[in-house]
Amino acid sequence: MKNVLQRSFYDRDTHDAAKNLLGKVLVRRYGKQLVSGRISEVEAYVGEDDLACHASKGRTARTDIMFGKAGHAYIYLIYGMYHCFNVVTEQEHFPAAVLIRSVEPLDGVSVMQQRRGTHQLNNLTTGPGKLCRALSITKKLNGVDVTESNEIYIVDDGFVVHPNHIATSKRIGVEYARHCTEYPWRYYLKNSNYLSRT
DNA sequence: ACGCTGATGAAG
DNA sequence: TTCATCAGCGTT
Repeated sequence: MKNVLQRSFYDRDTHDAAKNLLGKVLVRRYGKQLVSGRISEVEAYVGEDDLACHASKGRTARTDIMFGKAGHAYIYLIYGMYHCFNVVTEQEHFPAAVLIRSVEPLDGVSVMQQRRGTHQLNNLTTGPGKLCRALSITKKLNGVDVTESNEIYIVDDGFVVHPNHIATSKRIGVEYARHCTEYPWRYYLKNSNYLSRT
């Protein structure tokens, strides 16, 4: 594997890491299969004061990973049926992560189509639950170090994202988070055809 | 607009 | 031990 993002990429301000994850390639290997997608939409979840962040409940069995070292996968089950994939950011003991919300399919499209039960490219991986199903990401990978793993990692393949092409908005699905719902902590590629529905 | 689905954390 | 809630999705 080439140009795998290392811990220093994640061990910094979550918003910087989030914006810089746009355009990078999320790779998932299992057995002989390799599937991947270019990240087009992310959200930042930052600290115990962020009421949308799971860590606002404190350090629990579930959120423990987020308090740990940057570069580890934080994966949870939502609504009983879907997984969400995050990468932990910032210094140890400060809970924060970037949620990967959407990617553009690259390698292994036919496998993803099979797993998702659709052929439409712009519906394969355009949502946090959809991309986890397409890439076969489950809680088995929770806590995995994505800077060391052969099963899941993120690569810089040289794709250039111009700062003008990054847009921001409120985060999706966090209406319960009082004043924190308004934070413009969703980042996406403005001209992408691979975004989750708003 | 709604139902699916089960882990999670808070309440008792 | 129960209960309400939930960083989503597909169908209506």
